[in-house]
Amino acid sequence: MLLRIEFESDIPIYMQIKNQIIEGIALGMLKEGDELPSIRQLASDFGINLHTVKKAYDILKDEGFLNVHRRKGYVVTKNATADDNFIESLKKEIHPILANAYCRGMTQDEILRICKEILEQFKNKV
Amino acid sequence: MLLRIEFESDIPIYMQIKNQIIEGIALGMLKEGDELPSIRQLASDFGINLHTVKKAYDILKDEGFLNVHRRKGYVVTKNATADDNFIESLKKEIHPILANAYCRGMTQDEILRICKEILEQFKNKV
Amino acid sequence: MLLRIEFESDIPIYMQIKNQIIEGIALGMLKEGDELPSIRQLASDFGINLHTVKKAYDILKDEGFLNVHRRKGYVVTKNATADDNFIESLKKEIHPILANAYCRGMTQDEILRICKEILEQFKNKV
Amino acid sequence: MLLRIEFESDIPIYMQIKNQIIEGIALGMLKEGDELPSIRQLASDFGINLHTVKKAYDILKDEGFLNVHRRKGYVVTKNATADDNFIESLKKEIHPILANAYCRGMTQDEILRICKEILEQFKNKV
DNA sequence: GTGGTCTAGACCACG
DNA sequence: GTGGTCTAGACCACT
Repeated sequence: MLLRIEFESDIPIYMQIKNQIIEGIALGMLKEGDELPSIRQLASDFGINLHTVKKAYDILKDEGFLNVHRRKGYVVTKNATADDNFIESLKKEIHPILANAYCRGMTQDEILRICKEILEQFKNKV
Repeated sequence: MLLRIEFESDIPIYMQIKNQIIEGIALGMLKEGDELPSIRQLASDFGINLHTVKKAYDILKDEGFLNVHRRKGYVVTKNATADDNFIESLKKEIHPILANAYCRGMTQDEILRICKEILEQFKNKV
Repeated sequence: MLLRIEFESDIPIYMQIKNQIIEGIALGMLKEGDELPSIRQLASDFGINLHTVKKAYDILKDEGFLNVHRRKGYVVTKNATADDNFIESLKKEIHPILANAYCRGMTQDEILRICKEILEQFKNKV
Repeated sequence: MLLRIEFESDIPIYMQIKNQIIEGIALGMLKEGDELPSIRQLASDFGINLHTVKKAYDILKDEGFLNVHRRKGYVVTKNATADDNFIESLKKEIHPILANAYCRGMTQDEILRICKEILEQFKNKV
């Protein structure tokens, strides 16, 4: 799987890594059990610091997307669940985004179509 | 309209204000032409810094949700549009969020239902 | 509240800080709403690095013992709960410790008495 | 007796081996005089390093749970005692664990019941 | 080789 | 002033 880091983005690097790995899982490019590049490897590949990579990996571990295998390093797992807390935070997170789109004149259908398009990419991939 | 600020959220206060005003417009609680509380007023109501409120208002002005009226202060307007740039950024913003939900085992329908629920609140309100 | 760091201990410094703050809460020395010393303050007080302190604070935040207030910094909260996951990890954690004590000839009563002594210190303090 | 190694645990493998052997003694599955599998044997059974197994065995020997017999290899013994040093370290070890449980709202009785449940498994087994 | 911990020091965002 | 992010580089534990 290929990561792409935008250094000029206002999204922190560790967050870009985190997001892209989750997207990689959603798109089926990363399967349960897959080993990720080592912290140092990824850091040197992108010319970033190993702590930055570690932060991304650790968050993913906390959230249940990764495990640390004592020999293999970080490995894709699937412990993350959509519990009530998550659903709540999900709503809270997309609420302002959808409100913004709606205020700009997009219709409910247009917005839902975009969501659906994105979700279709994930279908049967996880 | 009533604002609610969470000082212990990881979302900056100016962003909370910005989001809630947009949500207020989406929900029909703020109509075109409505005057917002003055920067001083809002800042003192919540015990926050003037700069914080001004930053929120200025962003909303830049995005076309507010206008500055010489006497009335900040006034709700509706110049914000969903141009290609916005659509692009919208997709980029929700992509990782939807991926996360999908990876946690939510189905396409479940996710879309949540989006729809939110959007229904806005219906016929703008 | 006073922290004591043992630099020669094989327990990582961030873990010592984490443990002592939890103990401080258990002993009633830290109450909900109390503000902790700032990361930089604590780091300089003990001559340790601010990242070390931050790591301790961040773990406590993740576990629900602290919140970050945008003006006050890290603040004691009480969101940590003893859910099934915690109970499970608790059992897994003390199992080998109790087994060790038992193998060394301590009786059930002796071991339980020590546990009780410790717990009595916490009574009516949280 | 059967060992179970979790490669994705944050507990080092040598520590898992050490703990499980002590637990085996506490549970009566390992009696004084029993011979443990050879280092080579155990290492190859689990696909782990010889050093890892040896480290676990050596610690157990240092603590008085094992003896090295010239022909039989590592043999269970019962020289480990609960001296003051041990009691002290025991208290220090469980103190933060019990504090954590208490802070999460568990009562003294609930916590003691869990300890007792564990200890009951060991009863009349050593 | 892997990750885990810690340091020293920088710049930025926020309020 | 607060915390958040990132860097560069060190040493250690584990396997």
